[in-house]
Parts: sequence; C-alpha cells; structure tokens
Amino acid sequence: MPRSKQPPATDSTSSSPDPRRLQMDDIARLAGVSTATVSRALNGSKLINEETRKRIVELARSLNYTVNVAARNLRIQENRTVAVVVPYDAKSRQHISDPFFLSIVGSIADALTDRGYDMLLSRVDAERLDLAAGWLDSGKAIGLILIGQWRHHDQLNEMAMRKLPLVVWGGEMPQQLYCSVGGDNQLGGALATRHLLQSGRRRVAFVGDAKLPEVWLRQQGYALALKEAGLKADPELELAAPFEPSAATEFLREFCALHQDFDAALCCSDVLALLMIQVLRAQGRRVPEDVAIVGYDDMPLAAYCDPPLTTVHQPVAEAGVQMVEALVAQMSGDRALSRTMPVYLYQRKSTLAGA
Amino acid sequence: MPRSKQPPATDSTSSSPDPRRLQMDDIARLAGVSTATVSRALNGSKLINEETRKRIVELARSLNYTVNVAARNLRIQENRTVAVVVPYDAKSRQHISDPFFLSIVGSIADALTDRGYDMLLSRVDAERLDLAAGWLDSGKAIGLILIGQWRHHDQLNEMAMRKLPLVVWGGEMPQQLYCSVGGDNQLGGALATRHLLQSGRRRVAFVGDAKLPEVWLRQQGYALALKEAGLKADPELELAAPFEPSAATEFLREFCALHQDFDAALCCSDVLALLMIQVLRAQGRRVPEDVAIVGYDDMPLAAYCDPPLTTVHQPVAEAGVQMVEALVAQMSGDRALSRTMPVYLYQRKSTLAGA
DNA sequence: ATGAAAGCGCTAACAC
DNA sequence: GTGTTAGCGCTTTCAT
Repeated sequence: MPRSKQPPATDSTSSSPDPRRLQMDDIARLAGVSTATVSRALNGSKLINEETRKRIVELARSLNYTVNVAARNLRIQENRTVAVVVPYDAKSRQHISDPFFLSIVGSIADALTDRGYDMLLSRVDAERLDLAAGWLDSGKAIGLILIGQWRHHDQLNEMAMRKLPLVVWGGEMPQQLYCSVGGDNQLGGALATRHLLQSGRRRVAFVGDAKLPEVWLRQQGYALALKEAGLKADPELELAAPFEPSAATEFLREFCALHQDFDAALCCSDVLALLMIQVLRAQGRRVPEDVAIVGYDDMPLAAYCDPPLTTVHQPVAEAGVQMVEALVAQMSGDRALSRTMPVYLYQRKSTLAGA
Repeated sequence: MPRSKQPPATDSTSSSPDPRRLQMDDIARLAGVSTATVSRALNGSKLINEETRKRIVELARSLNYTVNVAARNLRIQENRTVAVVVPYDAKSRQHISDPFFLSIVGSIADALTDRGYDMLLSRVDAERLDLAAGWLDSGKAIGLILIGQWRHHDQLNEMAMRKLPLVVWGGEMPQQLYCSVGGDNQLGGALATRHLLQSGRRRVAFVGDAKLPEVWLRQQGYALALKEAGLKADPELELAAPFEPSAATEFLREFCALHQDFDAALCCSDVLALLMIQVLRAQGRRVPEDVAIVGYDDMPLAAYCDPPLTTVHQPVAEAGVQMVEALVAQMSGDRALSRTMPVYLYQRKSTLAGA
C-alpha cells in the first residue's frame, strides 16, 4: 500500500521546508464543502451557486492553490502539450545551434503559446527521427513538430502511416505521406540562380548536401534556372557540404582550392555563405568582384555582414503559425495538407558588382 | 460515473482509426500475468524472474507500448520536467527572438537532455515574471529557469522566498535572494572600456538600459575603467536604449545626432552594436576610424560582420550546464549559490584603427 | 516470484 | 445546488 496521506503539515515544527502541496481536499475542508464542489467552482461549472463559486475561487487564489495537472490530465484524458524536436548530428555532437532552427523554434513557441498549448523542446539523433514519436507514445505530448527532415524521409513516412499528429519543417517531396511546412525551396533556388545569371555570372557553384530534401529542391530550382539560361549544370560545381561550420570549412577550402573557375555560388545557408566568403578571401579572391555569393535563410544579421549578404528570405514568423495550424487540424482528426510558403530574394552587396 | 473502460479495440470494424491506446492491462493479459508483474518487469524490479521480465519487455516493445506518464507521475509523485521561460516585452509585442537568448535556450536544452530532464519552453510578460511560477504551482514542472531578470528583481526575490527551485540567467546583484547564473558583467564592461581607452579613445559612450541588472553591472565596470584612467563618466554619453531593434534604432539616431563628439561606444548587445554602426555611417562617421565600437555577447556571426565586431564573449555553452547544475542542486534541497562566469574580450576590427 | 488491492489527485455521473 | 462515489493508469505493500 502506498504511504498514507501525510498529516496536514503541522506548523509545530517551524522548519518544515516543503509543506505538502495544497490539494483540493484542503480547499474543500477550509471552505466547508466537498471536493466536487471545489472542482466545479474552479472549472466554472454552471450548476453551482454563484456565491459559493466566488468564495471558493477566492480562497483558492489566496492560498495559491492550483490543480495538479497530472491528476487532471489522467482523469480527463486530455493534454495540451506539443513536442518540438530538433534533430542534431550525433556523430559530430553538433547540438541545437543553427541560428535559423532556433528562430523557427521561437516562432513555434509563440504560435503554440497563442493557442494555449505547452511546448516540450528536445533534440533527437538525426539518424533516428522516429524516436521523436516517443513523446506521443508515452503520452507526454499529443502532437509532434519536427524541425527538418534530414536524411530520413522514410522514417517520417512511417510515422505518418501510424497516423501520428506530425508536422515537419522542410520541403514537400513527391509522394510524401506526412505533413510538411516550409518555404518554397525550388523557387528559392531558382530566384537566387536567375539573379546570379542575370548579373552576368556564368559558372555558378551550388553548395549544400542534396541528400537533404530541402537542399535537393533548391538544387532543382538551381538546375531549372541554368536550363532556362541555356546552360547545363556542371556536377563539378556542386559541393555536398554539411551545415556544421567547422566540417563545412574543410569542404569549402578543398573545393575552392580545386576549382578556381567559378564566379558565383549559391550557398544553402547564410552561415555557409559567410564561411565561403572567408575561404575565398583567404585564397585571394574578392567578393563580390571575383565571386558573387548568395546565402539562404536571411538570418537577422545577414544585412550586417561584410559584405551584406544577398540571400533568400525564409518566412520564419509565418512558419510557427502555419505549423501549429496544420498540427491542430490533425489533432482534431482532419487531414492537413502540406504547405509551401513563398520566399523572396533580398539583394544586397554580396552579388552587387558586375562581372 | 466516467464512461466505463471501452472494450479492447475489436478489429471487426476495420476502419477503427485510433485504437484505444495500449495500456498495462493489455500487456498483462497478453502475457498472462498481472499488471503488477508487468509494472515490475518494465521498471526492472529485482524481485522478478529474469525470464518473465525478458518476455514481457519484449512483448511491450513489439507492441510499441509505453507507460502513461501522467498516471505514473501521479502515482509516483515524481516529474522530471523543467520549465524554461523567456520573458518578452508585451507592450512592443517583441517575442522570443534575440539570438543570444535563443542560444542560451539551446544550451539549456542540451544540458537538460543530458541529465534526463524534459524541457517545457514558454514566454512570459516581462512585467510579470512571477507568473512563471505557475508552472511549478500547477505541478507541470518541478524546476524553473528564467532567461533574464529584466526590471523585476523584486518579483524574483519573492519567488525565492517561496523557496521555489529557480535559476535565473543574469547578473548577481547585491542582496539577491534567488540563484542567478551569468557572465561577469562588471568584468565585461571593464574589459571593453579599458580596451577602448588603451587604444586612445577618450569619449566613450555607454549604450544600454541600466535598469536591467546585467546592464547596470556592465555600467559599473565601465565607470570603474574610466576612473582607473582618471576620467569621469559623462552622463550625457549614457544612452538607455532598449534591446528591441526598431525601437533601439530610434534612440540611436537621436543620440548620434545630438552627440557628435564621442569617439567610442560600448553597446550592450551585438545587435545594438551593429545598429549603432549603421546609424553612425548614415551620419557620415566611419567605424572604427572615427568611432570604435564594442559589442556584447559574441554571437556566432559577430566575427563576420562589417567590420568584424570586437565584443565581449559570453560563455553560452557553459551557461546551460551551470544553470541546470544549480537547479538540480536546489531540487534536491540544497542551497545553490549564484555563479558568475568569466567573460573574454574578443578584439576584432571594429576597434582596430588608431584614433 | 507473483497477485490482489489500495490509492496518487482529480472529475463527473448519479442520487438527493 | 451539493455530496457521494467510482475510476482515469499506474506502482507498491502485503499476502501468498
């Protein structure tokens, strides 16, 4: 038998540090009613005397009482917690850190708060996105938001087949079963590439790992724009660099040493773009005179870099709202369609000078 | 009476979309044992037959069963959830967005995950920090981490008097009752100011709202460094600018228009520093030639700005670990002392040129 | 080594 | 309008 309920904290021993948390019983006793009445009062039931209700609510507040949510959830079989999961690269021990992901998290936090949901934030090994479902399975959360697809489209599809309420930030891939929300990556890739071509560049490098759906889509846009201009993509100019800064730097250094002939680059994050600029300069090439650089994301500081970065602006503020909306739809049993939001190219100095 | 337990989901109707979540009962029945045995097996009790344990664990896993945490918590009176709260300015509707705060959140997320805690993330009106205690009162969380003190030192002290397990990111103030963790703000202010003075600057402006404890401490360091150099602080050169970018820009514009004579500025965030540079340039002053600028925080991109920013590096990665450690100490009943971590000045181009 | 049963704190159907 | 009571899913004491 579990230890019996402790006697109401006696004040005889002045040093009792954590008086047993107040519970409904106590309020009931103090108010001279039953717990049922207290419950009704606190939940604004309408079959209760207005006077008693006021009295009880008042008392509860003055005593700083609030209901035990675990118990309430258990009884009422409800829960308003959404798990937000940021994948990280377990191998490189790279943690939640990309400023863009962090902004998305902030945006989601706002949207969830606005709709009265609680947000559980965690990270998960990018190779095992399916583990994120643990939040749902354990009953801790009733909905799941994943920041990024990484390489595991397949795991996400499986989760969708289990009918889990799931929204993923990322690109919409053909025949995808889960609900994704993201910027229009193909458009972003195309806008950036067209801009480079129109300003006279001809050898445009593409930097990003196309195994990631978002990057793959951007690459499609890049290829499309090249084709429109009557050029064909040169596989030599495609660099599958990771996003993690220090690893990326290695890739970029080698790539730039090997390829002296490109006159522009589309980098799949602003951080990559900045690193690229650094590497190019170290090798004596000027940006934008010798090489024009376009970034991706439009982080808050992109406008203040040296040079200010031309970049594809992602709709961060909108992202949270859209993801939460899609999730809520699923949680109420509707099927939520994936959403692709428009993106815009912000032209700044990193692509300014003529060739 | 609550609706009685539903019959185990029959598969006769093939379209039952959400079969009632599996529970311990089901596993017990399928394994031909009692729920008590299942519970023991799953919790690795040692008074259970190794064979049965294996069999049950296996079965549970194959069925994707996991315990209902609300029920478990209720029974066991335990909870491993920590609430992390980011204050925001309700008036300006400025949400969770400062890149520095977001990094701190990431750092805390990592530290909590490493120690097996769940993290509930939310924001709260900066004027009502005390509302954050709701997480504790409602039993949803057992510990509270607040990012920043804002103006409400007093509310925090009250929470501490209630003996709530609480850790605040921020500066350690005299006679403070709560546990804070933060960089050494006074040192940061002093390092930055000394550096400016040593490179020949004489009229050093201070930009930041000293009503915030962290800023106040930096200002103390600033004043100290001036005094060491035999100079006295000129109140005219102190600007109580808010952190929010658009409001800040207004303040900076007016300040710079009014004061043409300062040759250096210590700005209390990197974002403020960048805005300051922009405003100065718009008014025809060069950085660093005419005005040297020091930022604060050392955001990931500070090294890539134009010009690369001299700034005070805050120990972000260490921050999460320290805060969680202090919180855990409190949760196990110990008194946790506030911690002040060293900070370092990173010298870059924004202060480079001679006067 | 296992099962029966009580009860964590709360809500709601039912009786009055 | 209010009290009585059963039970949400789980853990653990006690009995076997």
